[in-house]
Amino acid sequence: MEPNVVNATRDKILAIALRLFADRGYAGTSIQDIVDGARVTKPALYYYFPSKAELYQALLNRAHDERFRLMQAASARGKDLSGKLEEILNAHFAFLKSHRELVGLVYATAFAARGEMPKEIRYLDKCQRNFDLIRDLIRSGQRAGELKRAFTAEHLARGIFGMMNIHVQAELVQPGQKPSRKTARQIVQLFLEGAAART
Amino acid sequence: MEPNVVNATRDKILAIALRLFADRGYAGTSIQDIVDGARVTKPALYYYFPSKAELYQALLNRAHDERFRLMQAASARGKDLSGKLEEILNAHFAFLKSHRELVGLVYATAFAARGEMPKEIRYLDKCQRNFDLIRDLIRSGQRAGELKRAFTAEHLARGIFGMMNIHVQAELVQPGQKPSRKTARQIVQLFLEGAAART
DNA sequence: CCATCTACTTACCGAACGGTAGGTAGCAGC
DNA sequence: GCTGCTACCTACCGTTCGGTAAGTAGATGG
Repeated sequence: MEPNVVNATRDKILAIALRLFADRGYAGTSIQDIVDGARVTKPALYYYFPSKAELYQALLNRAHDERFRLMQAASARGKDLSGKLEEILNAHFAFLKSHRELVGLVYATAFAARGEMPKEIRYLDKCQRNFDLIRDLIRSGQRAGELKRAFTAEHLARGIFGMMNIHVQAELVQPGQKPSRKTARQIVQLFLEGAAART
Repeated sequence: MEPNVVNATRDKILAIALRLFADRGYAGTSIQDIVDGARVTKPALYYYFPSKAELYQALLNRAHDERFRLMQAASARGKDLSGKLEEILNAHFAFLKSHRELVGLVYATAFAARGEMPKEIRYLDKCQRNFDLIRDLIRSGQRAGELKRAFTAEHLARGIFGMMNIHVQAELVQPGQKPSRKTARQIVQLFLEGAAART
């Protein structure tokens, strides 16, 4: 089977698996659950995916690659540093809104205990890639004299990344307030100007 | 059995369970693993804990309660808002250093898929409690005129909480740079003053 | 028609799981 | 000694798990 060929059964399995993995986690989702939902049999699933782990990895890759693509596109849209940061943050929030299950998968995997996932699951380099994009932006901002050099680029990048993350994580853990473009703007503002009142 | 009475077998089970749950996750740790490690039998474990879920909940409660206690003590140590925030952040980092497994358990649980944990596991109110402590501190800072009122207390609290979290999470996911008091100071500084260079 | 391939199928495997039934050793109190 | 309780034990239960062996329907090409 050509890896680029659209395949209805394969896609159906992926779609069902995404929903179930997002809802029940890796261990809590059985192959039987997935094939029941997809209306196929186990060997049919194993025809397309060598193992449960590879099925999960396929979804995880999709989540990370799509997110990275959106981040790059968002950065290109921004006119200046502030605008780029705002666009990137908003892209994250839009991704959360449109692909909540994929985002949930990413965070559940990142924080899962080491032995909870199969050893072959890979995600760290892709997490790092996202962070690096923001850190490089911060670095260029420091070089251009827009951002303080009293902090390392790593520290500043963690600052804004952490502020974005908390909004995503809060929405995942306790749905209620979906972060928006306004949220992104406020985060960038807080990041750049700080919280202390001016005297 | 009196709940306050020290019990060597119960404590041994808890200690082994903590290590295994932190390393393998809830689903990846079997009761058999735990009893093998603790050198007891399954019915002995069930003598002390009604179920696997209750065993996990006992550890989770310990993590959350200890963390909250440290946050309160830290806040009391701080002289002013800045000092309080720094103490609280540093308390978190110290807790991470001394009780890494408990911290891992907290994050793995928070981000786990909803159906991955037994339905009876409770943690949201205790997570919220930690956040509320910081938000109330921020609120009092706003009232005292130290912090901007252009942002809601919720937003500011998420700001600093998110900055702290990213350091904890980075250390959990990719151990290497343990956050310290210096990290806490830098975060508070960044939070209060912002990242933009002054012109 | 036959051979080959793709995309599935039924039926099954051994291992592992959380939890339980029934029991017992040791101790304390009467 | 007997009774009751605590703190465990051996042996077992039914269910579920990821994955596999063997097979087949349908399509295509020679």
